[in-house]
Amino acid sequence: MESSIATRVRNQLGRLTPTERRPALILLDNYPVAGLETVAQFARRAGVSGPTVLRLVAKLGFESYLDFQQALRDELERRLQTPLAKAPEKAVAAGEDGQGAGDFLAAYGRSIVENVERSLAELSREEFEGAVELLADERRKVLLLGGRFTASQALHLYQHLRELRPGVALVEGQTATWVEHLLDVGRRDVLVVYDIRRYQDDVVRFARAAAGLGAQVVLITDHWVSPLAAVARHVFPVRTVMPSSWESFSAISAVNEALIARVHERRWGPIKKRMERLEALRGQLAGE
Amino acid sequence: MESSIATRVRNQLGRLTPTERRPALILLDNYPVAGLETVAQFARRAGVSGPTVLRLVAKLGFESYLDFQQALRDELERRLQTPLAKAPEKAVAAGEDGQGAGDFLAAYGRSIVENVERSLAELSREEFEGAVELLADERRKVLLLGGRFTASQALHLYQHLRELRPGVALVEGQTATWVEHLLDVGRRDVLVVYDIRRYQDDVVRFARAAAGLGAQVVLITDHWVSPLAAVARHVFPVRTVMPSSWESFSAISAVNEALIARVHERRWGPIKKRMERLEALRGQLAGE
DNA sequence: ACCCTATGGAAATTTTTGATACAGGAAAGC
DNA sequence: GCTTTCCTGTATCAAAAATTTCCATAGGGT
Repeated sequence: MESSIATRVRNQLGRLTPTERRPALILLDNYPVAGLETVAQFARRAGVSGPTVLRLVAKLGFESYLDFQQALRDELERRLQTPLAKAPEKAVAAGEDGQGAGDFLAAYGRSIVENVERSLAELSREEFEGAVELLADERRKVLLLGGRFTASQALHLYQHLRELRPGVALVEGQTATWVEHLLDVGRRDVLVVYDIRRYQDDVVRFARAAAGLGAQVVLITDHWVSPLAAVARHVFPVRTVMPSSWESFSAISAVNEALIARVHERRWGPIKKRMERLEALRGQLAGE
Repeated sequence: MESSIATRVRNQLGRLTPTERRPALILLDNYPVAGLETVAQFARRAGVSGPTVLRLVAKLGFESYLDFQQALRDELERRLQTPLAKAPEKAVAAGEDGQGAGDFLAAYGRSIVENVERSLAELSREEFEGAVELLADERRKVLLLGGRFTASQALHLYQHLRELRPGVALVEGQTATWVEHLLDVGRRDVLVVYDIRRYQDDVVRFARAAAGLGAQVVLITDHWVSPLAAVARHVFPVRTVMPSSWESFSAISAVNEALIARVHERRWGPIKKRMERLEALRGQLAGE
């Protein structure tokens, strides 16, 4: 229940005056360093006066600015000590950074970030734009399909894409029911399929069948590349390998979002109208 | 440019007097928090007098104690901004070369990466380990719930967690059916809920109800923080803001995977057995 | 044994910094 | 349209902190 000071700030955000909110947001943006500076520095950074900063910390429930800073330091100290690898000599031996070695989150995060960076960097711009072109074209229906672990990725893209355009369908549920989706697939239509090792039989078969019907297949796969690459129009190999025995799909998530954002950007006009209508309809439904 | 103040201290360690070495080591042990306190606090912590601390700081090459603190803050800020990236200047350089500002993928990727980095860096180690503790405990049932856009995140965690342990359930489908999940919720059980702005009424109500029944709530939210924070045991504020008008959930994805990987690591023995059984069963099913 | 030097802390001094009172001004209410 | 209330910055003051000065002491060398 002990909430961090950042959380306390966020919870109070509503009760603050507009001017007080400025330093509050600055603090959250540069957490917690901004709060460790002097009042004057902090105030200048936020473009407000000293007393405003002091009123802010008072509203946050601190006796004084010094109390506030002490609380920030205490929190920072607790956060920076690594509770898992309680091996201080390792950190000292690793040495170069003072601490952080042996920090699971930091190490794991570095791997994820590297995967995302490399995946996006290695991604062909032509393939990307090509796929966006397909997804942005409202005359084409779009089918989405994922495997055992990647169903959530398909769902992710589906949740966003269906707000941006009509004619988006998610292939889900029992494998036996999938075939119904093939009924109306034509050569203009698009199938986005997620297939990572171990490449799933039913997914592969479905995608092959769709391709056989003329559908444009966009394949998102790991960098060993699914056999589906043979029938795919656009292939996105992303990095999933981690130092642990587990794989990471954050890079897939990043590719998804890049696609969404780009479609959004490319068709800003119609999409804006569509989203306004969505808002209106939503209001109608809720307003009952 | 000197790499880090910590290394500067280590290099000077030999040239210090015995008494000066005490605060120096204290600083390295509680880096950099000790140095952000007042001279008096720092001195007391190290069991020396104020002037000794000042002489130490002078020997490290700083004009004054305030200079020293400013340098520490600058370093901390830089570090928290790109805590994991090896080469922050690379990103800047990449932004200006060749494909330049027109490279949508590069710019977008940089934003995602920054979100992921900062989210993981700002994440409290205590909260993280606490949540892992809950999720790794097989005696506790785990419920997962996401909102309109975060359902895929809940699904993502669900897909992996159910391989690692029994007693995991995903709250999905029509809102009216959710209530059935509350039937068997007790005070040992855990609810992982994803709630980002605009915080969804039905999700908030469900989580409140679960908390009312004594469930431990783990909340994953954006950095404006869902009102559910009030009833949550562990809160993870994640950065979702992008330069575009669209938000990114890649950081949520990263947090998910960090949780999964850590549970995996913590309970490696039983999980390994469980996954072997899963393989065997899968073979049986497929083998007809 | 004596002196000399290096070292560290107590106290005094100065600087910086946080806190407060007050006034101008905008927004809200009557 | 006037009053009232609520914000917010300026100017000022008090407190706290950094810095300096100076002296005590310990250890080593002659």
